[in-house]
Amino acid sequence: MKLLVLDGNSIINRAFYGIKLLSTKSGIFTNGIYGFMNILNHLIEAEKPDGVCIAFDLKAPTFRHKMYSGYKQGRKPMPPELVPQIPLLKQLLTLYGYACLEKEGYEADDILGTLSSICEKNGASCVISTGDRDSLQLIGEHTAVLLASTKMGRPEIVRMDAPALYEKYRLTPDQMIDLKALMGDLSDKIPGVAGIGEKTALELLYNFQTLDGVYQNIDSDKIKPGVKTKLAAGKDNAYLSYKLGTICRQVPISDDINSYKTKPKNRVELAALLRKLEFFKMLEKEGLSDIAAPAAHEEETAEFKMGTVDTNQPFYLHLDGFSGAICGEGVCEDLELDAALKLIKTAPENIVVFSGKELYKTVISSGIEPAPFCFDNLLAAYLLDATASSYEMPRLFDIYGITAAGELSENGVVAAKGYLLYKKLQKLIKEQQQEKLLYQIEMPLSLVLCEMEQTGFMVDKDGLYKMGSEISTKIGELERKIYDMAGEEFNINSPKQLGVILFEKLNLPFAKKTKTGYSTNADILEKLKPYHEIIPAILEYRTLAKLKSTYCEGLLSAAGGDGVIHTTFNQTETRTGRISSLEPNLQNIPVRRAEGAKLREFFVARKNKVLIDADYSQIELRILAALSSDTTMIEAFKNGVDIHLLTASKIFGLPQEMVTPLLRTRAKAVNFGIVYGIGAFSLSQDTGVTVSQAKEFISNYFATYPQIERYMNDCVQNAREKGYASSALGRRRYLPELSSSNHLLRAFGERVARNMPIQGTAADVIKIAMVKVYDRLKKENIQARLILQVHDELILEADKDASEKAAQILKEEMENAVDFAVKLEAEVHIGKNWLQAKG
DNA sequence: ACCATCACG
DNA sequence: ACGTACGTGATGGTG
Repeated sequence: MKLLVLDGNSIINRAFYGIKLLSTKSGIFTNGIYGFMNILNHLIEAEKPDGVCIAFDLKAPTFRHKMYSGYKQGRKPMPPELVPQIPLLKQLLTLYGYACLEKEGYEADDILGTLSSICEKNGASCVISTGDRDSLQLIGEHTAVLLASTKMGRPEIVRMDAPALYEKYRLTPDQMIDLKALMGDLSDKIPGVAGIGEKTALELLYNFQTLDGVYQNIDSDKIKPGVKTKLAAGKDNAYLSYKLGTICRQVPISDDINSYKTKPKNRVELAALLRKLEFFKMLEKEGLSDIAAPAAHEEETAEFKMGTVDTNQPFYLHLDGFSGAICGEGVCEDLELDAALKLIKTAPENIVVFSGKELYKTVISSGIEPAPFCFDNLLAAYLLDATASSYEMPRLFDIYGITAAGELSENGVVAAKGYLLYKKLQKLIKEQQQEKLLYQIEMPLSLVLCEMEQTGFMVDKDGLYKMGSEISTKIGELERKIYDMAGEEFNINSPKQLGVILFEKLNLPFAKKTKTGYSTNADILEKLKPYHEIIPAILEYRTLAKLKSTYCEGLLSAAGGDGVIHTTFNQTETRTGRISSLEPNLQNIPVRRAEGAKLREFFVARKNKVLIDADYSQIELRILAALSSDTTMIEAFKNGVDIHLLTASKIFGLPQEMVTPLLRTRAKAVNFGIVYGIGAFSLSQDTGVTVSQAKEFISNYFATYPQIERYMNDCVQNAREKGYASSALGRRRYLPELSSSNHLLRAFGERVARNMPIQGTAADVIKIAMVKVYDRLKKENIQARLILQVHDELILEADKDASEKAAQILKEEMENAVDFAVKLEAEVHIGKNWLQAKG
């Protein structure tokens, strides 16, 4: 028999502070519960107990408060987000069949002590888990303590038994009480002996074993006179602290050890609660996914039967390899791939899919002309909540409360649920006025992205290979130089080893700590440049190592035998509406420095073709000007002035001719900062001025562009009221952070509320442009294809003969994607490779 | 699996 | 007193 005993309050607190604020869309905060369950599941797996007991504190005063009025006085109150999580946690644990225990007048610790005594009496083993060191006194023949913590969302546990305790403190479990009696406990307001800390207290106990022993030998010459005075003065407090610090082992709870055995789960209610909390991974792990229960959304269920589906109405198509099913109103029908392809050919406008981008691949490879589908569940779910961590089908069925009833085939069930999900999402998209986003932007875009992925970007493999080997040679030379200057060989790629060399061996200044050691990033190294010649060598080494491993080698391994790289565009990843690129990421190919930009020479057009590159000029600032209706900035863009120069002259109070390049650079940083949501400290870091100067820049900025200040405040206000920030076209990002009691998290939410509308609108705009460019090229039969998007930049590969026309179309459609109060401008260049085409 | 770092817009 | 700009993805090192 084995009991696992937890201090519920202690562990949920640790979990709460260890994990970012999580909440469901209905606004229930769940991060503490989530972290607690992570730790608990981890423990259960490791310990395999027969019973699990979780002890909780109650608000009511305990016997310790009666003994000492100062006990736990003025302790930090529980954060308001955590308070409502406690009853939910208790409910959840009970449904799991675990025993939740609490007793008026006692603390959770006392319940732990009582349970461990019950185990000791019955010869059962007891494992106590808590974050509180007080419980170490409970260690016994059959009792061990697991000290738990949460590190970045991951549970971490240290096992303490009598030998481990002795190793750490050289004390027995009982002596932990004597230790606390002497040194006190700040957080519980247990006084101890004033002036005696852990070191002295340990020394005393090594000599005299117990509190009584210390006072019986108070005249011993092993006690220094100063300590003796303190002991004499603090005797009453010490004995009071001893009593306060002793865990009570006689709390009136059941002493029948069998009553703590884990009971059968309440499956139905457990499933319902897990759904309410949106703990879908746990739901799956417990095998409860199939149990029907109300979800965050109103439940959607219907009866289906196998039969013939009317394909003149919208119907859901589910394909799983070569077989699948379709489902319409009340009817499901199994079909094979061939039949599905026939439907895609004849009635695409009625087909509802999950990820058109994936299906289009099959469609194209089957030689069918791709055409718009009726609805895409994946893209709709992304628009409805862009912050979800994944959009897997079973999870969406859970979130939207989808169940299907009836005698159905395996594929039929999925198709039926897909159909019901479609009905639900379609309604929500309409309610939220996101129809244009879905039908005219995201869905058509999915075909564009599919073709872009398939077309790919050709690279010059020989060129990449040569660049890689040249870099290798240089890296070898630098390595030798660095070892020489360091006086030893070490792994330069290891920040840990490098930190030791720089800040301990070479004693360089500006040693800054990170969580794991010294910080050695480029910012710090840049400051260290004048202090040691090893620094520039390390910086260069880093640059070259990055170019070699991530780019030369990474791209070579991604290129096929034909030298073409096919990236994957993720259309449902970012919280702002941007697309992302992966395996490989073609959106972060170096450009800012010449050494890196050289890589772009190896991104080439195929034979007899050219690359056409167009990028929006200042798109985010233009959008900011338009959204805020700031007359000064709108006017500036109308007149084609240099916006950073203008900003510099305004915020520094100088005529434009007097603005130096340095001042222009600073003004540019302010413009960027505004877009990101700005803080004076960060701006000062970025521009190398003092915080108060940075503050002045910002206030001058808002004086120059007053409508921008108003707009920014409105953004936050709006997001607070609605619970989400939105782009010009109605793309949403929910911001539960805005109602956090943690001021850092709240401030983060406010910055996002200011940034998302700008970044999100820019994403909307370029997506519209992509669809328009694609349509135009197709309609006018121009031999040119989109191959890459990099947030504000589009790249076409075109036949040489078609290049002028294609370039014109690209520029036109990008500039006219939307009609805002500020004109959008795109700069176009043509070249044989990407570097040339950047102009 | 996480961290620090660094590449891009 | 806190710890400090928005959005991504890939890599090598480390526990």
